[in-house]
Amino acid sequence: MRRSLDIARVSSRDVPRHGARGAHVYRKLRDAIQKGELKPGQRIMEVEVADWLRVSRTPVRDAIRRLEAEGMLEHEPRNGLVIARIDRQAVMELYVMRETLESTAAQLCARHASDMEVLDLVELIGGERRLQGDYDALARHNRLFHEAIHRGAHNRYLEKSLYTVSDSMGLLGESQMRLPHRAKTALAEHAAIALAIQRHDPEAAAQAARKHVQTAQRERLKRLFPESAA
Amino acid sequence: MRRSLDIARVSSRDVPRHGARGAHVYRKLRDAIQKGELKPGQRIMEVEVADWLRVSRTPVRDAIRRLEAEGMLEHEPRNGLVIARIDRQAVMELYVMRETLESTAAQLCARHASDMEVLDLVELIGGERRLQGDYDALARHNRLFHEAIHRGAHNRYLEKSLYTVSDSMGLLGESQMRLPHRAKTALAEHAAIALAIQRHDPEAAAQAARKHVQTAQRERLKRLFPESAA
DNA sequence: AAGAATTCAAATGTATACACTAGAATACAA
DNA sequence: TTGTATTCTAGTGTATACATTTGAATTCTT
Repeated sequence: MRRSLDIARVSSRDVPRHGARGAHVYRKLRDAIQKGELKPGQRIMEVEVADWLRVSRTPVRDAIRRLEAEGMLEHEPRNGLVIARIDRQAVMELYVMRETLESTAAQLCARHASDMEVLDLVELIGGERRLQGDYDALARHNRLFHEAIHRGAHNRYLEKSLYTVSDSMGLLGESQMRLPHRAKTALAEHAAIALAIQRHDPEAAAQAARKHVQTAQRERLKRLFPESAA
Repeated sequence: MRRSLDIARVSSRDVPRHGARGAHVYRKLRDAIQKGELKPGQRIMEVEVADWLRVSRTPVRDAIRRLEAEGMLEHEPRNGLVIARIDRQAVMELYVMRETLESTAAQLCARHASDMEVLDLVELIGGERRLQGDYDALARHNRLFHEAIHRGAHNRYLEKSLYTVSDSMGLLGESQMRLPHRAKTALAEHAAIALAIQRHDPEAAAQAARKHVQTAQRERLKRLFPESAA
């Protein structure tokens, strides 16, 4: 069979109205990548996607160009367009970048966040505590928590950079929050970051965020490359 | 006259061969923006650009989508697509981001750069010293120097982020290197960064880069907003 | 059978026609 | 005049036909 995207075809009335198809394709592709329905290295073809979502190639191209610029898709030499692969080296680079950006975000958040934003963060910590055990919800909640910090930094360039880094992290597979022991330590780390922000202590916030990313990286490497004696 | 892009139309044989028109449009638009031929706030229309470069709207759309994702173009509420405007707040955010990324790049460069790469940097400093007085060349050279550091960091995510930040800086107008006193202090700052990298001292390199960006920011603000008592 | 030349077809690049929308301009009413 | 309804139109969104490239399959040659 030629149409090999093994994702259920959308029904005809799911085709969005004029003026929103490009964005629709973009969202659908992003979701499919995040959910792991499309895996790194898998080839993406315009016609296939167009057929899947029942639109023409034009809005598909728009979406693809955007995902390409954001690093989710890339051209492989003799293989065409594929979901970005992340090798070991790239994982290291990604976490270094994340450490820099997340610590900067936490630092700026401690400096600039409004009372409302701080309150929001504190409540998110409470929510996270209540959700312990529900790993699906925790994974979603984790993203909310980090996004709250990114917003609180009040720096649109930083926020955008963090957005694409987060997306690239999604290519690494399931959220680490699904691992019971990781969820527990993450909660403590999150609380430390939130506390430092609440105290408006930029250095402590940056340091806590840096620690958090480093721990996450260690855990991730253990899962991704269990062979190497890390 | 309807076609208002007051840039000389390209001659017909400048139209690139099949398979390179999208990239061609992208480059042309980027250059025009960097050179200041297209100014922040100016509206960009697909047909106009297509007419200017003698291609159809399709490759123009591709290029526009990319520039949009990179932040060089943005949709304004009731005005359509325009060259990104950078207000005072955005300038501050941009320099904060640049400080973070440049210092990280210098730090990583001090840690990871090969002997060849270090040598390259040292020679670039020599070249910069010889170019004192030639402000056109200095502006170009400045970009080369910074790009060498970005490459030397060996982190593709960082490099990409720095690339888009540098482009956004281009929207602020002419390079500061055209100001005699700025060119001179910049040389000293560049030398300090290069020296720290040569000594493989990450902390010193990061600190020197941070200083460099902060000085550049102060000078830039003086030029952009001379009224405010900064 | 191994290799070179040729043909073929799938996929992307490009051009273009048509669809839709929103703002401008016009006509109309009070 | 002022406000409101209507039409018009420039511009973008979308679909589709055609062009070109490239890798794979096929045939031919030795």
